[in-house]
Amino acid sequence: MNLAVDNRLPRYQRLRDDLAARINRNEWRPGDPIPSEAELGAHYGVAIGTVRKAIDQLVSDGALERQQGRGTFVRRARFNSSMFRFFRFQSESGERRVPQSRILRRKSVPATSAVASALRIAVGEPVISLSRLRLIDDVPLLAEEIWLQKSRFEAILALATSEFGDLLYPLYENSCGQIVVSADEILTVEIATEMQSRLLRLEANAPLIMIERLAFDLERRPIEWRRSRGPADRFRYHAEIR
Amino acid sequence: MNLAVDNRLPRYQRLRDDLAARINRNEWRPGDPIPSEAELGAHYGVAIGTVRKAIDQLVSDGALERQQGRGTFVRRARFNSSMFRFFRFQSESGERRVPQSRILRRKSVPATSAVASALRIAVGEPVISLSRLRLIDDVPLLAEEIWLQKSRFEAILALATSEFGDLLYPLYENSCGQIVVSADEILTVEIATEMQSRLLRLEANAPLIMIERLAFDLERRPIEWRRSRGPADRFRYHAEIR
DNA sequence: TTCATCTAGTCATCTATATGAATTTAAGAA
DNA sequence: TTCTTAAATTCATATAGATGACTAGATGAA
Repeated sequence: MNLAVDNRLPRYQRLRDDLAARINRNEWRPGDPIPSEAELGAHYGVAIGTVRKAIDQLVSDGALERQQGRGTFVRRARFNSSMFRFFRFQSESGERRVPQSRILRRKSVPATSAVASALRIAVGEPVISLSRLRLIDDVPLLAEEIWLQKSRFEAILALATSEFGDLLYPLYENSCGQIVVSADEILTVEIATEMQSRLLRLEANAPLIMIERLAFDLERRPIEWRRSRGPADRFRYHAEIR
Repeated sequence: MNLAVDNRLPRYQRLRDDLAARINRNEWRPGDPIPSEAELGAHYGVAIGTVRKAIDQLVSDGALERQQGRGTFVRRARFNSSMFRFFRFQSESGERRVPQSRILRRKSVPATSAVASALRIAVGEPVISLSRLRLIDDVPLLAEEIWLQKSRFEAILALATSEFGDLLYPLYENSCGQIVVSADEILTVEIATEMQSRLLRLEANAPLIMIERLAFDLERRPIEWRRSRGPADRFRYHAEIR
């Protein structure tokens, strides 16, 4: 097996990219072990140290996880505390609870120019548009609009929206094999439109926080674009800068 | 030279911690090269691969930077785009400019319980309290309250506040040898008090964004606590989640 | 002086190997 | 069967050394 692509890049980089592509291509399912370091080394014709360096990167990208003595596994969607990795909108008291999730609308539409430019596809390409309301103790917390490339997320059109569950990223992994590993968010404040204030049960012209998120797979291609809006007075957002 | 501390930890970890402590202790100034990998290996009695693994961590922590062919250097405060690493409050148009900075007040006070608990020191310990206004084109953008451990930041009491410049972290590095490498931020929305609205030239009861930041050194000890408030309608915050 | 070349020092990449730690599997004993 | 033990497998740590790329400084030629 050879690692072509770009011979100017070091081997561990090309190997990392090749493994990333194989994971994205669902050659192994989440939870499955990838071949052992020795096997990969033999297969690609590189030393184990080089394999480890490539795997190191994918581990720190969150795509793989190692277990000493067992093997290296494709990360599976976790339902423990780390599921909040991407949920930074905390409840008023500061503790983090899984908000309920209610899908209001799901449809397949052609990409508008804004959606196309965010997802880096052509205008008019088919995308899946979701509208979702997230609540804690039945009080609306966030109104979300979500856009997905149809070609990658075809599978969620077949599911009943009632079976989506409260978190989308595990659904993306389990049903569509799409792993979100990083995201960019931009936060701004706006004034609620009449429709928004009705949906979130606010008085007219209440200030809203708008969170615009672009989520990437491990090849850093954008796979989801979303806009979440919530009442500013209940807003509490935590970020770590490094 | 030996690496005691905790023999259960791997050598590259103990080496990383020892180097981190030496950097924090200002054994080398920002911009200075640390000894070469070969020298460090000989000095600590470990292989170069182990030295590189320790340095790798400090580089990804932002404490060191490598330059192939030249050496490995203690990171110095940069005045290029990366100075925005910790300045996430963008101007209205989205481009990032260095805001002017005006120190309104500087005094040495005993730590209140809130300050002490944030900085993890005892109540009543002496801290330096700064009050600062940041402006773009002479329009107030942020009002900041900042608390620093006095023992670490003694040096900035000797400086004229007019010589602080527009950014504090370079000042911390150059005058006090304190390097900020990571931070936690919590964002909330509040209503401006009368004093705040006067300071920021807003109408009464205008919504404010409050950014509470705890900044850490490379041994992950808190060294600065600050609260920044700015008009919500000019707010634009960018975060990367990984 | 100016420019090109050489050389030594440094980090970057890569290989090869050895030992330890954690886990799984299989064989064997009760 | 059930439990214990041993072996095999896998990742984790560490060493040693080779080659390449880049930099800075010295040398020498024009």
